Amino acid sequence: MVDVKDFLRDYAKNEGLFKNKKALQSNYTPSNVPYRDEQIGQVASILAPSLRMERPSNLFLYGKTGTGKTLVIGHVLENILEVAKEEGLNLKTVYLNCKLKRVADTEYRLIAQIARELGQDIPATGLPTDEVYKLFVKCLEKEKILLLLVLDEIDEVVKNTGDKILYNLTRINSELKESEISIIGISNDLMFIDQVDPRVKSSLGEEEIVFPPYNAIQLQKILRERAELSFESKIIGEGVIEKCAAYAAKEHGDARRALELLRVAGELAERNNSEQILVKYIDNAEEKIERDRVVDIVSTQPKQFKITLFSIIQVSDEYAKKNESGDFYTGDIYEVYKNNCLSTGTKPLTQRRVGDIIAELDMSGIINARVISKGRYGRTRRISLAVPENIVKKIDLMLREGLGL
DNA sequence: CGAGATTCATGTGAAGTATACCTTTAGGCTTAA
DNA sequence: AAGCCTAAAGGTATACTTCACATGAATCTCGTA
Repeated sequence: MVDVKDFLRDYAKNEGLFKNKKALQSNYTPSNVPYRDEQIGQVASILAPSLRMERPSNLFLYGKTGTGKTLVIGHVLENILEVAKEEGLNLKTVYLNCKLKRVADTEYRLIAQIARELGQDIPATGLPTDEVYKLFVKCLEKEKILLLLVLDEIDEVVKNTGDKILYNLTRINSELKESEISIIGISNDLMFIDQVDPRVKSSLGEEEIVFPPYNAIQLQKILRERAELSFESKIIGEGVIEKCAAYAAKEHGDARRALELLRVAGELAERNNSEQILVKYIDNAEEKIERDRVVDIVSTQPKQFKITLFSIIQVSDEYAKKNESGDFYTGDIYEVYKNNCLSTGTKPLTQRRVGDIIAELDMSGIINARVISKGRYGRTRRISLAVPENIVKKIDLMLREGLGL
């Protein structure tokens, strides 16, 4: 039997591999953003008028995940805020990720959340939406403010609820007498702006900046820079940086992923009492990241979604056991779903709703569900799990426990 | 044999309902002058 | 009379249901070669 106290004493005594883990965490803003000088310059010059208390143009940033959009905006805003503080300007920034479920995924919730960030108390439901707008406006008019509003992953809200929000937001300036507001939209979807109302498009996209993906060489440089902050140089094994960069370059140059790989690899090395981060830990890190991501998505899912997902796993498992062709459809899932509701004592939803839930699970990337026509045999969704076998087992257990099955 | 009609299972949109929560309003009670 | 509390009335957002119509290719039908 291992003495826990001994282990903990040991742990405390050892320094661990990390010198400073923060530099590899996703919310870290480095003082130096490599390969984005051009974009930083553009953003800065577009937003600079705010320091004369003039409203900057609305701004739109495009680029795949991990191309530094959020980072660049954060970096520039941080600097602007510092200068504004020196100058005593009443400049405020609000950053909001529109993808967050149950926080900012409808018009009401989005506006309410912005107002909350500004210190206005808004109930979760009950108010008319235009009342929330009024509160928001009132909150801005309390004193002369220039608000820079960053809406990250803005395409998500528009996909779900239409572009009315954007129209209202761009219009809000005309209602403001004292204060002004600039909107900075961030989107991963390059096609996004073509889908919105032309009026919104012209006012929102006054300025546009595209962020190209990083290539493998650039990723390596970025990794080295951060690694230097996080580790002593000899801790990183041969070829580790290169491999991280290569992995991430495959995924459309996602720097966030590259950094996460390195961090998790470091944590795994540490846990294994290794003196060095070796290439093999990166493979493990890859898997762990994916597992954590999926576990995180599944665990924050509402109950009905969990039951639905559990049913999908069950059906998929059945087919695998029988060794039949693995195709299954909405109807199959619904039958199993109803049984699962019965055994968990939950009131089953209608098939209409479960169909929507399946579509949403597809959106979250945990399953694949494509609408197909089976000709004579109708039209439905062909469903499959989008997660590797070992992770499926894990979420299966998780769900069983969570649902009491 | 092939063009067009048929068919199936469920996708999908619109409208309605239940629930939980909000503000307003009116009445009743208390309090202080 | 003014102030405060409470409960009812009237309103909303959201998640879900109900209803009704839309879909799209495999299959069927039937006229033609």
